[in-house]
Amino acid sequence: MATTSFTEENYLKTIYAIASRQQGEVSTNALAEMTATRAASVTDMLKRLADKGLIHYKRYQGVRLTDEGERLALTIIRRHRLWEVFLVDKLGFGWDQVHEMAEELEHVRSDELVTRLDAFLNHPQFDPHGDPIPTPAGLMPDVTYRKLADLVPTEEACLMGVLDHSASFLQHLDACGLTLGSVVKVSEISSFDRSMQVTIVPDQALFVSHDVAKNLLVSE
Amino acid sequence: MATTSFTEENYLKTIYAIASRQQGEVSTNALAEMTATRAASVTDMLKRLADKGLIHYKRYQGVRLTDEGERLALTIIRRHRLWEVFLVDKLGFGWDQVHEMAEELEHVRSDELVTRLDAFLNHPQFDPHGDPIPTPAGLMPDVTYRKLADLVPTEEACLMGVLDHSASFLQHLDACGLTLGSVVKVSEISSFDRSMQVTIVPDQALFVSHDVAKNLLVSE
DNA sequence: ACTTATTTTTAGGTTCATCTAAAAATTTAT
DNA sequence: ATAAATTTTTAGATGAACCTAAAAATAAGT
Ligand SMILES: [Mn+2]
Ligand SMILES: [Mn+2]
Ligand SMILES: [Mn+2]
Ligand SMILES: [Mn+2]
Repeated sequence: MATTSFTEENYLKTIYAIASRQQGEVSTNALAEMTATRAASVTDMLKRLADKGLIHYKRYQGVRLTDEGERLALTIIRRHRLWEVFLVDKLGFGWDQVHEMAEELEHVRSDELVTRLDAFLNHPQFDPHGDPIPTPAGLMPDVTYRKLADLVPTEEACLMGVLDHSASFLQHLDACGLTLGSVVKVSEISSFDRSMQVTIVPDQALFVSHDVAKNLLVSE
Repeated sequence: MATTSFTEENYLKTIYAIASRQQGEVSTNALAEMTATRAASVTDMLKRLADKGLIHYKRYQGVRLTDEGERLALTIIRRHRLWEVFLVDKLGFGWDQVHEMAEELEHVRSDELVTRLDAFLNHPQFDPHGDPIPTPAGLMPDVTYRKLADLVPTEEACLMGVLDHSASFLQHLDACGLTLGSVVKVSEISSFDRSMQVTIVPDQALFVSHDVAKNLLVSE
C-alpha cells in the first residue's frame, strides 16, 4: 500500500513496455536507455522497487515485474490511454499531440477519477493510437494485429493501430489520409523496395513505403 | 522562463492566498503553517523563489509576490478552478470531492491544454465554489460579495460562493438544500445567537446558524 | 531601557533521484 | 581456458526539499 512516486511509476511502465516486446528479464542497460538515465541510477531504483515488492531482482540478472508490479504498471497505462482518449475525443487535440500531456495526467492519483473518466468517455476499448486500454482490474486485453507490411495483394484489412508513436510518423499518416478505422486493400507490392500500392476503400489510391507499412497495424 | 517545480508552484499559490486576505507582507510562520512545514524549510524555499525573481524577500521582513510571481500564481489558480469545473460539470463529482484532485491536475503543464479545457467548459467565470477564475493573462477578476450573515430581514440575495471550502461544510450545505444560484430571503435574525430564518425562494423555509451564514457569500 | 518572548534565520542532517568514476561480474572472442 | 569487451554494481557526490536544534533578529512587556 506504500505510496509510489511519480518516478517509480515511470520505471514500472518502462519495465512493462520493454518486457512486452521481448522474452526474459529486462536489463539494467535497456532501462537506462529508455529512461534516459545512467545504469547506476537504474540500479539504485531497482533496489527500491524490489524492496517494495514490485519487481523480482537478482543482481546482474535483470528484472521482471511481480504480479503487484504488473497490476500497478497496467493501471498507470490505463490512465495514460484514457486521458489520451479524452484529449483527442473531447478536447479535439491531434493524436500526435497528446502523449506528453498524458505522461503527466497518468500520475494523478484517484481511482474514482479514472472510473468516472472511463464512463464519461463511454468505456473506450482503445486509445487514439489503437492501443488497448487495460481493464480496471489491471489486465491487458490481448489483441492480435498484423502489420500492413505482411499483407499480400488483394487482401483487405482495417487500420487498427501504429507501432511508431512519434509525432512525425503520425503527422505523415494524417498527410496521407491514413486514418485508424479506414479499410485498405493491397493492390501491388514492389519486389524491389517492398513499397505497396494500396486503396483506401472505396477508391483512394495510395503509395505506401515499407517503412510506413511495417509500422501500421491492421486486423481482419 | 526557468521551470518551476510542483513545490514552488504550491508556495506561490499559498503566498497569494495569504496575501489576498491581509495587507502587508506574508510572514514565514504563516507560510509554514499553511504548507504544513517548518519555518526553516520555508526560509530555504523563499531564497530559491527570490533567486528566480518570483518574490520580493528581505530577511526578517516577510515576502510579497513580484508581478511575475503573481501572474504565475494566478495561472495555477486558473488551472485549479477550471479542473474543478470539469470534475463537477463533466464527471459529476460533488463540489466537496474535487479539491484534492484539482491540487494535482493544476500542475499539469500545457497552455494549450488549459485553453482547450476552458473552451470545452464554455469559458466558465466561476468554479464550483463560486470563486472567480483568473483570466488567461493571469488577472483575478474582482468580484464583491457580501456575507449572508450581513444581510438584514426582508433582504433577498443570490447564493454566490463559500468562504469555508471544507468538505464537511459543503456537505452540510447540500444537506440543507443550500445550492449556489439559489435566491434566499432573510425573514428573521435571532438577537441571541444571530441565527437566521431564511426562505429559499420561492418557499423553502430554513434555519441557518451564524456559523453557516458567515461563510456563505451572496450578491445582489 | 532592558528583559522576555516570539519570529526568523543559520547550521548541520536526511531522503530521493540523479550523476561520474572505479570495481566486480558476466559475456564474448581468441 | 584465458584474455578482452561489455554489462552491472558499488562508492562517493550533488541538488531539491524537507527536518531539528541552536543562534540571531525583531517585537512585546514592564
Ligand atoms: Mn502515449
Ligand atoms: Mn497512446
Ligand atoms: Mn479547490
Ligand atoms: Mn474551488
